[in-house]
Amino acid sequence: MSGSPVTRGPYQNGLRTRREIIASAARIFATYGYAGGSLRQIAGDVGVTPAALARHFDNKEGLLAAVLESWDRETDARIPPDARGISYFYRVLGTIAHNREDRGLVELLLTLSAEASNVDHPARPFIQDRYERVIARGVECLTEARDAGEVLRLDDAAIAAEVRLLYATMDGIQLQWLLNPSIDTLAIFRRSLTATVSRWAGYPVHIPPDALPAAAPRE
Amino acid sequence: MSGSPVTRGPYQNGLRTRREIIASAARIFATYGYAGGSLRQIAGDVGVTPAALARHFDNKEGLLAAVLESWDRETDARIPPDARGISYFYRVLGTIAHNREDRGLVELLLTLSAEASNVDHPARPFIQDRYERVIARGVECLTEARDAGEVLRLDDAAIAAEVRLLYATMDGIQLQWLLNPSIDTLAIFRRSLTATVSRWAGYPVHIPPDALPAAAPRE
DNA sequence: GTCTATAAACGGATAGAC
DNA sequence: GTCTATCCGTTTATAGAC
Repeated sequence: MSGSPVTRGPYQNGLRTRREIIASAARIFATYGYAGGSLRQIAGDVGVTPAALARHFDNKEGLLAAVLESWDRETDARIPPDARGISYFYRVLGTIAHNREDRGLVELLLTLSAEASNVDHPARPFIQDRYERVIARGVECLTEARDAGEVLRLDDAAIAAEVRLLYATMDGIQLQWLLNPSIDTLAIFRRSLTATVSRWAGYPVHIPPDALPAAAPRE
Repeated sequence: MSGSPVTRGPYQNGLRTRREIIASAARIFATYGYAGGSLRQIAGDVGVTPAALARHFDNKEGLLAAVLESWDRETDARIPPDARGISYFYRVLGTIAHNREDRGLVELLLTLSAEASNVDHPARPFIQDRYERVIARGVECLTEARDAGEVLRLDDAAIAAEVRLLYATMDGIQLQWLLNPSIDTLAIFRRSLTATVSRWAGYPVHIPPDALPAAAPRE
């Protein structure tokens, strides 16, 4: 009734366990899907009992929400906020390069996206929202590029279509890579990106080498 | 020892039930995935008991194989065998148009493809093989187009990359459509196809209206 | 008499509650 | 950490359809 109850909050070990659970759940969901992955698998992978998962998350759906939230935060953090206009799209190559080193990430995105095509899937609103945000950001940058004269005059509908096509190609080529890891997603997508931006610009463009962030900024 | 045993073979009702089970299984697997869909759901959808499924298929995996085999046969039957060279790629628009009327087909392809990114998935060999066959057919036609002078001189690696990109875009845009049914897959992909073929040809092309088979050949 | 479907039940795994 | 009700894929024994 009176004051809010004072709690000690989670211990550091608790937070670490929570992070481990989320990481493991991402792996399991990526491999077996949300429906196919079980809380027992995840618990066994972390090295705890299923009951421990219940302490950190309300239920399986709550764990999925935590996985999606964590994944979204990580991928957002990798988007350079300084990219504007056309240069934004060059940065997509960095995403492809990064994904090539993190197969689990691609599996999670594509497995959940396909699963979320079911209208009753719990992750559907999140996946839908995420796609719309990604598309909206791309539309924003391409519109900026058009207004700055970087590319030809495309109407708004054309811009939306172009951005959707770009991310469609990116998803599709990564799906092919999951099924056939020998294909070079970066080289193939770079080919597509070069052609696309050239078409937008109206003349052949050359994607600057620094579009790919260096392996590591050696201090 | 002597002759092979004489059996009566399946009745017509049995064959019909078998077809209904496959159709229903395709729906269920498309919606919930192979791992997430249950034989009980399928049986309930058909209106039989789970045991009836066991009479027609060895096990769940056998049912999946039957679904894939049936799906493959149907989609193959829709590919016009007369398409050669560049005209082959115009026919892809017909596939997009058809898929727009059969959401379950797209769900099945994409759900199983994503699920089959797991190396242990029972459908993985089939899905892998199917992709390779589709790509190989495309490579064949684009190579034919190059040798006939329909398009610029692309080397073999470029041809493979181009065909992979085309189908990547097709898959990706249909994935977006599953998550947001308001987008016009046909219009958007047509935009991509026009740009792609124009780039291949080296000059702007116009996709002939008859690339889309008429609604019905009115006799 | 073969084919088809059933009802009932199996061992096992599940999510969630206590 | 254990328990429970539920659902899973699969296997029986059995009744009916062709």
